[in-house]
Amino acid sequence: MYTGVVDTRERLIESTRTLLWERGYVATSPKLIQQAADAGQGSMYHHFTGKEQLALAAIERTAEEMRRQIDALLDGPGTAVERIATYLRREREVLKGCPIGRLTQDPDVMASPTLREPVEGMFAWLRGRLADVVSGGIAAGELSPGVEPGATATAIVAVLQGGYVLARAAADTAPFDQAIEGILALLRSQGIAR
Amino acid sequence: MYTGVVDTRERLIESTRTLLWERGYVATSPKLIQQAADAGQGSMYHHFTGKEQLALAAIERTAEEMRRQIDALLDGPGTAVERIATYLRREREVLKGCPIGRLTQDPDVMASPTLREPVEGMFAWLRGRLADVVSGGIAAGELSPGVEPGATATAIVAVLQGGYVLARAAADTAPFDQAIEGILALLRSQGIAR
DNA sequence: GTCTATACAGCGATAGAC
DNA sequence: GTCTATCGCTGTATAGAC
Repeated sequence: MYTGVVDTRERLIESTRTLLWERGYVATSPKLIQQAADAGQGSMYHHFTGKEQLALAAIERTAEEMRRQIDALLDGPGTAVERIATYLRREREVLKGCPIGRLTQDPDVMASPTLREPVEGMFAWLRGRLADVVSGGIAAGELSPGVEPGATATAIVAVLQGGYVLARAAADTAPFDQAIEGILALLRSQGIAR
Repeated sequence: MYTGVVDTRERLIESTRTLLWERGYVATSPKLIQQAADAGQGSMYHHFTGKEQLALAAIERTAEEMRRQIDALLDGPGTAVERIATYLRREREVLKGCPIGRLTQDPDVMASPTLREPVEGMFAWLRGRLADVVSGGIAAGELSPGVEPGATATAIVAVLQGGYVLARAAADTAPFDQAIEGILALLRSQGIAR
């Protein structure tokens, strides 16, 4: 249950964020949200038109927060590969999975253009962001010009998302760490000795 | 709806396989299964104790089938990297996602040790199977001895699973293909010229 | 083996009082 | 803004006839 000292509308959004992360959209009922937010039926339907609109607010906030965190890490110091490594290795609640990525497996989210839009936007942004870092690494002479920025960036994001899948399947964070180290080793071998 | 000419029990399992793939476990109701299998309530509860046992039969069959297909591809001709490329590039219903991998995002599947077991087993098997192929490639002098088989194999499986996530997010198979080509390019650069 | 009837809880939303 | 009452529908399963 969300216990921050904030107003009801805020508690509803934060509780929904948590529940979407833990259970996804189909498996999260308005009742569950209300209990977690310590709000009544009336409150929820006063502040939002329904489950979908509330979920949209929650998803958009999660996406915004994630963008800020990723920007901070990728804008940090170090070479391109070092910054990518920092991003991939940052602390995560691995067994809970990615709060945005998991929504791609939810039938009701995928069926709703409204809810799918922020999910699509988040990954399009992330792939582009990482492709720019890879391009920068090539321009700086850190990475071989033979490296294709777009494909490499997409593979990196995929390893991350797939790492969550493997960790959850194993109920163990080890496969996630192993996948990350696997792609980083491959990336490092693309470096140009200087 | 499943329309093969087989008995009711069989139709129930096949319909469940399809629905689990398309909607996952929580979002698949007994009613939906019965309609797809063209079977009544009574039939379903005669052949199976309930939704969970039926899902288990469906998941186990999907996993077995997948193992057979993967074995056939990885046992084929070509170098280690070529066989991995063949496996990664085989035709897939990319936008539907992985029928096993998607279950890791289902709260009820993860909460049930019974249902989680075949999912865990499938990925443990696959990671080991690919690690063996990588090891073979090193032993054959095709890949650099610096390549770590376990981490590399796990990264490959992760790219696949993450590729599905990105494709579904984009409602487009392009990110899947891009991720695959990205990791293959990195893998190929690990080759030892002969 | 398959059918219909029934059960009871939960879902997602609305109504109207306070 | 929040509460309680109510609604029609679905989820999952059981009972008992055929």
